[in-house]
Amino acid sequence: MFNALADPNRRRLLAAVAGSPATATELASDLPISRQAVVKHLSALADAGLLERERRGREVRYRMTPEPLSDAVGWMAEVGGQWDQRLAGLARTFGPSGAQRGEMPR
Amino acid sequence: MFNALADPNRRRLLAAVAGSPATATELASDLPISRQAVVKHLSALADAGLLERERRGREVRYRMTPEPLSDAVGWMAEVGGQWDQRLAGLARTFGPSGAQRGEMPR
DNA sequence: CAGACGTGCAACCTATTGGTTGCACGTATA
DNA sequence: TATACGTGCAACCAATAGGTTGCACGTCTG
Repeated sequence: MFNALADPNRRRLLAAVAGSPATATELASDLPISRQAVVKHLSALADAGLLERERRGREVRYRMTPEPLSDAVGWMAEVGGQWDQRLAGLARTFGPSGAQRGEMPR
Repeated sequence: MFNALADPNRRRLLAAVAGSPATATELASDLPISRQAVVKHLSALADAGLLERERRGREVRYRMTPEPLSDAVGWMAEVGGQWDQRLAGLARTFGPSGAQRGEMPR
């Protein structure tokens, strides 16, 4: 998951798809890399659960699924909570490891 | 920064240091990798601004500095805000301070 | 039907990464 | 002073990642 966000191009792609769903070919025209590279990146994001493939006719449209981001925020809040006031507050909303509702950490 | 968190060992190290400051040699004894590998990981975390070196006599103690985590949370809130209710709330607390985003939504 | 277009698959190349080992250097301490 | 201990530096290695190109396949459309 963090691995998926580690690459700058991947973050750009995620931000773009977050704006509005798009296909690999479309996204490739906005980046200085080939379509195949974009496909690989999108696959990585999809493997991390951040994207969802949606076939429509002969094209494949990618849509965002932000749940993993919440998990990541939860982890960061847990790790940094005792050092940062704002992060500490988050630990209540975003529980550790995918807790959906207001589970209390610790 | 996300790159620094991409590696599992690095996340474990950060969590450990978050618990209480420690030296590379200490941390290495808790992991199945060599001290040198730990040093490299700690350097990566330090380069990302997540850790701070603190020399004390002949040893070097690492301490956490969680500011970059807030930036990361800010980025995630911005990207996932329109899709996730909880993330949307964060965008107010953790502004786009320093966090660079790919594109503005349409 | 024929062709254009979007996609999937595979091979391949290079740079980076996570890991190791060996050794030199400075700082405590017996 | 002699020695142990924590650290820094460098070389090295195997695996992975990001990227490319080429081609085959399915699906629209004139």
